[in-house]
Amino acid sequence: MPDAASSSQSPAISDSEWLIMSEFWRLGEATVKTILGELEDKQSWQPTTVQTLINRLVHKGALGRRKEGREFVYAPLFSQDYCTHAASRSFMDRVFGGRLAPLLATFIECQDCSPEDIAELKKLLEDKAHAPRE
Amino acid sequence: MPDAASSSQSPAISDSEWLIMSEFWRLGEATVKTILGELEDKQSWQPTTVQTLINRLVHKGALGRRKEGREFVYAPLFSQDYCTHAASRSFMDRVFGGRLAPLLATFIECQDCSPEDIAELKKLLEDKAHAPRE
DNA sequence: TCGGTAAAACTACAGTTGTAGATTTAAATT
DNA sequence: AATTTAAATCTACAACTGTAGTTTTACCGA
Repeated sequence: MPDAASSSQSPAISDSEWLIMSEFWRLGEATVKTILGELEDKQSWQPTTVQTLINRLVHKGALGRRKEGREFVYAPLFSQDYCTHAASRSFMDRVFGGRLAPLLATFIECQDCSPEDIAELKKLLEDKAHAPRE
Repeated sequence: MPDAASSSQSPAISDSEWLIMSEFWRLGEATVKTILGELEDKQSWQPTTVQTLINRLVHKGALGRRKEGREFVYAPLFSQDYCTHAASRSFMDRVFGGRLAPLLATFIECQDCSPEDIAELKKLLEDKAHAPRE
Protein backbone atom coordinates (compact mmCIF):
# COMPACT_ATOMS: atom_id res chain seq x y z
CA MET A 1 0.00 0.00 0.00
CA PRO A 2 1.41 3.37 -0.87
CA ASP A 3 1.87 5.69 2.04
CA ALA A 4 -0.06 8.90 1.69
CA ALA A 5 2.34 10.72 3.98
CA SER A 6 3.89 12.81 1.33
CA SER A 7 0.74 14.15 -0.24
CA SER A 8 -1.45 15.15 2.69
CA GLN A 9 -1.84 15.39 6.43
CA SER A 10 -3.07 12.41 8.30
CA PRO A 11 -6.65 12.93 9.41
CA ALA A 12 -7.43 13.25 13.10
CA ILE A 13 -8.56 9.83 14.23
CA SER A 14 -10.55 9.62 17.45
CA ASP A 15 -10.38 6.89 20.05
CA SER A 16 -13.23 4.80 18.72
CA GLU A 17 -12.07 5.32 15.21
CA TRP A 18 -8.64 3.92 16.07
CA LEU A 19 -10.25 0.65 17.00
CA ILE A 20 -11.84 0.50 13.59
CA MET A 21 -8.71 1.54 11.75
CA SER A 22 -6.69 -1.07 13.60
CA GLU A 23 -8.89 -3.76 12.16
CA PHE A 24 -8.55 -2.38 8.67
CA TRP A 25 -4.80 -2.20 8.98
CA ARG A 26 -4.76 -5.79 10.14
CA LEU A 27 -7.05 -7.01 7.40
CA GLY A 28 -6.06 -4.75 4.55
CA GLU A 29 -9.63 -4.23 3.46
CA ALA A 30 -13.03 -5.26 4.72
CA THR A 31 -16.76 -4.75 4.63
CA VAL A 32 -18.74 -3.36 7.53
CA LYS A 33 -19.93 -6.83 8.29
CA THR A 34 -16.42 -8.19 8.49
CA ILE A 35 -15.42 -5.48 10.90
CA LEU A 36 -18.47 -6.20 12.98
CA GLY A 37 -17.46 -9.81 13.20
CA GLU A 38 -13.90 -8.97 14.16
CA LEU A 39 -14.91 -6.54 16.84
CA GLU A 40 -17.79 -8.39 18.32
CA ASP A 41 -15.92 -9.93 21.21
CA LYS A 42 -13.84 -6.83 21.87
CA GLN A 43 -16.51 -4.15 21.63
CA SER A 44 -20.21 -4.34 21.98
CA TRP A 45 -21.20 -1.89 19.35
CA GLN A 46 -24.44 -1.86 17.44
CA PRO A 47 -24.05 -2.36 13.70
CA THR A 48 -25.08 1.22 13.01
CA THR A 49 -22.42 2.49 15.36
CA VAL A 50 -19.73 0.72 13.41
CA GLN A 51 -21.28 1.92 10.17
CA THR A 52 -21.29 5.49 11.43
CA LEU A 53 -17.67 5.32 12.51
CA ILE A 54 -16.67 3.92 9.16
CA ASN A 55 -18.64 6.63 7.37
CA ARG A 56 -16.86 9.25 9.36
CA LEU A 57 -13.52 7.74 8.50
CA VAL A 58 -14.44 7.81 4.83
CA HIS A 59 -15.51 11.40 5.19
CA LYS A 60 -12.22 12.28 6.85
CA GLY A 61 -10.30 10.63 4.08
CA ALA A 62 -8.89 7.89 6.27
CA LEU A 63 -10.69 5.10 4.39
CA GLY A 64 -11.50 4.64 0.74
CA ARG A 65 -14.16 2.33 -0.62
CA ARG A 66 -15.43 0.58 -3.69
CA LYS A 67 -18.81 -0.96 -4.36
CA GLU A 68 -18.96 -4.70 -4.59
CA GLY A 69 -22.39 -6.15 -5.11
CA ARG A 70 -24.70 -4.73 -2.56
CA GLU A 71 -22.04 -3.54 -0.18
CA PHE A 72 -18.87 -1.51 0.01
CA VAL A 73 -15.38 -2.77 0.56
CA TYR A 74 -13.41 -0.26 2.59
CA ALA A 75 -9.64 0.10 2.83
CA PRO A 76 -7.22 2.44 4.58
CA LEU A 77 -5.83 5.35 2.61
CA PHE A 78 -3.00 5.90 5.08
CA SER A 79 -0.62 3.30 6.37
CA GLN A 80 -0.70 2.40 10.01
CA ASP A 81 2.89 3.39 10.24
CA TYR A 82 2.17 6.85 8.99
CA CYS A 83 -0.76 7.43 11.31
CA THR A 84 1.11 6.00 14.23
CA HIS A 85 4.02 8.31 13.63
CA ALA A 86 1.75 11.31 13.32
CA ALA A 87 -0.12 10.44 16.50
CA SER A 88 3.14 9.83 18.34
CA ARG A 89 4.55 13.14 17.28
CA SER A 90 1.50 15.03 18.42
CA PHE A 91 1.34 13.14 21.69
CA MET A 92 4.97 13.89 22.41
CA ASP A 93 4.45 17.57 21.67
CA ARG A 94 1.37 17.83 23.76
CA VAL A 95 2.28 15.86 26.82
CA PHE A 96 6.06 16.11 26.87
CA GLY A 97 6.54 19.46 25.22
CA GLY A 98 8.26 17.69 22.35
CA ARG A 99 11.07 16.27 24.45
CA LEU A 100 11.89 12.66 23.71
CA ALA A 101 14.01 11.66 26.67
CA PRO A 102 11.43 12.31 29.40
CA LEU A 103 8.83 10.59 27.29
CA LEU A 104 10.86 7.45 26.96
CA ALA A 105 11.81 7.60 30.59
CA THR A 106 8.17 7.70 31.54
CA PHE A 107 7.22 4.77 29.40
CA ILE A 108 10.17 2.70 30.44
CA GLU A 109 9.73 3.48 34.07
CA CYS A 110 6.03 3.07 34.48
CA GLN A 111 5.17 0.01 32.45
CA ASP A 112 6.29 -3.44 33.21
CA CYS A 113 8.53 -4.76 30.55
CA SER A 114 10.21 -8.10 30.48
CA PRO A 115 13.98 -8.51 30.43
CA GLU A 116 13.59 -9.54 26.81
CA ASP A 117 11.83 -6.29 26.02
CA ILE A 118 14.65 -4.45 27.61
CA ALA A 119 17.26 -6.34 25.70
CA GLU A 120 15.43 -5.69 22.49
CA LEU A 121 15.23 -2.02 23.21
CA LYS A 122 18.87 -1.78 24.02
CA LYS A 123 19.54 -3.30 20.68
CA LEU A 124 17.30 -0.74 19.03
CA LEU A 125 19.17 2.04 20.74
CA GLU A 126 22.51 0.66 19.67
CA ASP A 127 21.38 0.43 16.08
CA LYS A 128 20.14 3.93 16.30
CA ALA A 129 23.42 5.09 17.78
CA HIS A 130 25.47 3.84 14.85
CA ALA A 131 22.91 4.37 12.19
CA PRO A 132 24.30 6.35 9.28
CA ARG A 133 21.87 8.80 7.71
CA GLU A 134 19.23 6.61 6.18
CA MET B 1 2.31 18.57 46.41
CA PRO B 2 0.55 15.39 47.27
CA ASP B 3 -0.20 13.22 44.32
CA ALA B 4 -3.88 12.51 43.88
CA ALA B 5 -3.15 9.30 42.04
CA SER B 6 -4.26 7.05 44.78
CA SER B 7 -7.62 8.59 45.49
CA SER B 8 -9.17 9.26 42.10
CA GLN B 9 -8.86 9.04 38.35
CA SER B 10 -7.04 11.75 36.53
CA PRO B 11 -9.46 13.93 34.61
CA ALA B 12 -9.40 13.92 30.82
CA ILE B 13 -7.34 16.92 29.80
CA SER B 14 -7.75 18.18 26.26
CA ASP B 15 -5.05 19.61 24.01
CA SER B 16 -5.63 23.25 24.88
CA GLU B 17 -6.04 22.40 28.49
CA TRP B 18 -2.64 20.71 28.55
CA LEU B 19 -1.05 23.99 27.59
CA ILE B 20 -2.69 25.62 30.56
CA MET B 21 -1.87 22.80 32.93
CA SER B 22 1.75 22.86 31.83
CA GLU B 23 2.03 26.44 33.00
CA PHE B 24 0.47 25.61 36.32
CA TRP B 25 2.79 22.70 36.83
CA ARG B 26 5.72 24.93 36.05
CA LEU B 27 4.57 27.74 38.30
CA GLY B 28 2.92 25.79 41.09
CA GLU B 29 0.04 28.19 41.31
CA ALA B 30 -1.11 31.26 39.44
CA THR B 31 -3.89 33.67 38.65
CA VAL B 32 -5.56 33.91 35.27
CA LYS B 33 -3.61 37.04 34.59
CA THR B 34 -0.31 35.34 35.30
CA ILE B 35 -1.15 32.54 32.93
CA LEU B 36 -2.14 35.03 30.30
CA GLY B 37 1.22 36.70 30.65
CA GLU B 38 3.09 33.41 30.43
CA LEU B 39 1.25 32.25 27.38
CA GLU B 40 1.08 35.47 25.46
CA ASP B 41 4.03 34.83 23.21
CA LYS B 42 3.22 31.15 22.74
CA GLN B 43 -0.52 31.33 22.14
CA SER B 44 -2.67 34.16 21.00
CA TRP B 45 -5.69 33.52 23.12
CA GLN B 46 -8.18 36.09 24.26
CA PRO B 47 -8.36 36.51 28.04
CA THR B 48 -11.80 34.95 28.15
CA THR B 49 -10.52 31.89 26.34
CA VAL B 50 -7.91 31.30 28.98
CA GLN B 51 -10.47 31.97 31.67
CA THR B 52 -12.86 29.47 30.11
CA LEU B 53 -10.19 26.80 29.87
CA ILE B 54 -9.24 27.34 33.48
CA ASN B 55 -12.89 27.17 34.54
CA ARG B 56 -13.26 23.88 32.77
CA LEU B 57 -10.18 22.52 34.47
CA VAL B 58 -11.62 23.53 37.82
CA HIS B 59 -14.89 21.88 36.87
CA LYS B 60 -13.07 18.70 35.91
CA GLY B 61 -11.23 18.68 39.18
CA ALA B 62 -7.83 19.26 37.63
CA LEU B 63 -7.34 22.63 39.31
CA GLY B 64 -8.33 23.91 42.71
CA ARG B 65 -8.60 27.56 43.67
CA ARG B 66 -8.75 29.97 46.54
CA LYS B 67 -9.91 33.55 46.57
CA GLU B 68 -7.29 36.19 47.08
CA GLY B 69 -8.49 39.77 46.99
CA ARG B 70 -10.49 40.25 43.86
CA GLU B 71 -9.18 37.25 42.03
CA PHE B 72 -8.61 33.54 42.36
CA VAL B 73 -5.35 31.74 42.71
CA TYR B 74 -5.51 28.41 40.95
CA ALA B 75 -3.31 25.38 41.51
CA PRO B 76 -3.12 21.83 40.14
CA LEU B 77 -4.81 19.08 42.09
CA PHE B 78 -2.89 16.38 40.27
CA SER B 79 0.83 16.21 39.77
CA GLN B 80 2.22 16.49 36.31
CA ASP B 81 3.82 13.14 36.79
CA TYR B 82 0.52 11.50 37.50
CA CYS B 83 -1.28 13.05 34.56
CA THR B 84 1.61 12.30 32.28
CA HIS B 85 1.59 8.67 33.30
CA ALA B 86 -2.15 8.40 32.80
CA ALA B 87 -2.00 10.04 29.39
CA SER B 88 0.91 7.84 28.38
CA ARG B 89 -0.91 4.72 29.38
CA SER B 90 -3.99 5.63 27.44
CA PHE B 91 -1.99 6.68 24.41
CA MET B 92 -0.12 3.41 24.42
CA ASP B 93 -3.34 1.44 24.65
CA ARG B 94 -5.03 3.37 21.91
CA VAL B 95 -2.31 3.68 19.33
CA PHE B 96 -0.12 0.68 20.09
CA GLY B 97 -2.66 -1.74 21.47
CA GLY B 98 -0.90 -1.55 24.81
CA ARG B 99 2.39 -2.92 23.54
CA LEU B 100 5.43 -1.08 24.80
CA ALA B 101 8.15 -2.31 22.51
CA PRO B 102 6.66 -1.10 19.22
CA LEU B 103 5.85 2.19 20.85
CA LEU B 104 9.39 2.77 21.95
CA ALA B 105 10.67 1.58 18.62
CA THR B 106 8.52 4.16 16.88
CA PHE B 107 9.66 7.00 19.06
CA ILE B 108 13.30 6.04 18.94
CA GLU B 109 13.24 5.52 15.24
CA CYS B 110 11.29 8.50 14.08
CA GLN B 111 12.55 11.34 16.22
CA ASP B 112 15.99 12.71 16.18
CA CYS B 113 17.78 12.09 19.37
CA SER B 114 21.31 13.02 20.19
CA PRO B 115 23.96 10.46 21.10
CA GLU B 116 23.66 11.80 24.64
CA ASP B 117 19.97 11.04 24.66
CA ILE B 118 20.72 7.56 23.56
CA ALA B 119 23.35 7.05 26.17
CA GLU B 120 21.02 8.32 28.81
CA LEU B 121 18.31 5.99 27.69
CA LYS B 122 20.58 3.00 27.68
CA LYS B 123 21.41 3.82 31.22
CA LEU B 124 17.73 4.01 32.06
CA LEU B 125 17.20 0.62 30.54
CA GLU B 126 20.07 -0.86 32.46
CA ASP B 127 18.76 0.51 35.70
CA LYS B 128 15.40 -0.87 34.84
CA ALA B 129 16.92 -4.25 34.04
CA HIS B 130 18.47 -4.67 37.46
CA ALA B 131 15.92 -2.76 39.40
CA PRO B 132 14.77 -4.70 42.43
CA ARG B 133 11.07 -4.26 43.23
CA GLU B 134 10.84 -0.72 44.41
C1' DT C 1 -40.56 -8.56 -12.43
C1' DC C 2 -41.70 -8.10 -7.81
C1' DG C 3 -40.84 -8.51 -3.15
C1' DG C 4 -37.82 -9.35 0.70
C1' DT C 5 -34.04 -8.00 2.95
C1' DA C 6 -29.50 -6.55 3.79
C1' DA C 7 -26.78 -2.63 3.49
C1' DA C 8 -26.43 2.16 3.40
C1' DA C 9 -28.02 6.75 4.35
C1' DC C 10 -30.31 9.93 7.23
C1' DT C 11 -31.44 11.70 11.68
C1' DA C 12 -30.61 12.24 16.56
C1' DC C 13 -28.87 13.72 20.76
C1' DA C 14 -26.02 14.76 24.61
C1' DG C 15 -21.22 15.68 25.99
C1' DT C 16 -16.62 17.74 24.76
C1' DT C 17 -13.67 21.12 22.62
C1' DG C 18 -11.94 25.47 20.70
C1' DT C 19 -12.80 29.95 20.86
C1' DA C 20 -14.70 34.11 22.58
C1' DG C 21 -18.40 38.03 23.25
C1' DA C 22 -21.69 40.01 26.72
C1' DT C 23 -23.07 40.68 31.39
C1' DT C 24 -22.60 40.70 36.21
C1' DT C 25 -20.18 41.16 40.53
C1' DA C 26 -17.42 42.77 43.89
C1' DA C 27 -12.96 44.82 45.37
C1' DA C 28 -10.40 48.94 45.32
C1' DT C 29 -10.12 53.82 44.91
C1' DT C 30 -11.81 58.46 45.37
C1' DA D 1 -20.72 55.83 50.07
C1' DA D 2 -20.44 56.04 45.23
C1' DT D 3 -17.80 54.93 41.33
C1' DT D 4 -14.63 52.65 38.61
C1' DT D 5 -13.13 48.61 36.70
C1' DA D 6 -10.89 44.27 36.79
C1' DA D 7 -12.15 39.70 37.35
C1' DA D 8 -15.52 36.28 37.12
C1' DT D 9 -19.67 34.31 35.32
C1' DC D 10 -22.94 33.51 31.75
C1' DT D 11 -24.02 32.72 27.06
C1' DA D 12 -22.80 31.20 22.41
C1' DC D 13 -21.89 28.38 18.68
C1' DA D 14 -19.96 25.24 15.42
C1' DA D 15 -17.21 21.00 14.99
C1' DC D 16 -16.15 16.59 16.81
C1' DT D 17 -17.38 12.21 19.54
C1' DG D 18 -19.80 8.31 21.21
C1' DT D 19 -23.59 5.91 20.40
C1' DA D 20 -27.50 4.37 17.97
C1' DG D 21 -32.60 4.44 16.06
C1' DT D 22 -35.28 5.15 11.68
C1' DT D 23 -35.80 5.32 6.82
C1' DT D 24 -34.44 4.54 2.25
C1' DT D 25 -32.28 2.08 -1.45
C1' DA D 26 -31.01 -1.34 -4.34
C1' DC D 27 -29.44 -6.27 -5.04
C1' DC D 28 -30.81 -11.09 -5.33
C1' DG D 29 -33.71 -14.74 -5.35
C1' DA D 30 -38.33 -16.50 -6.31
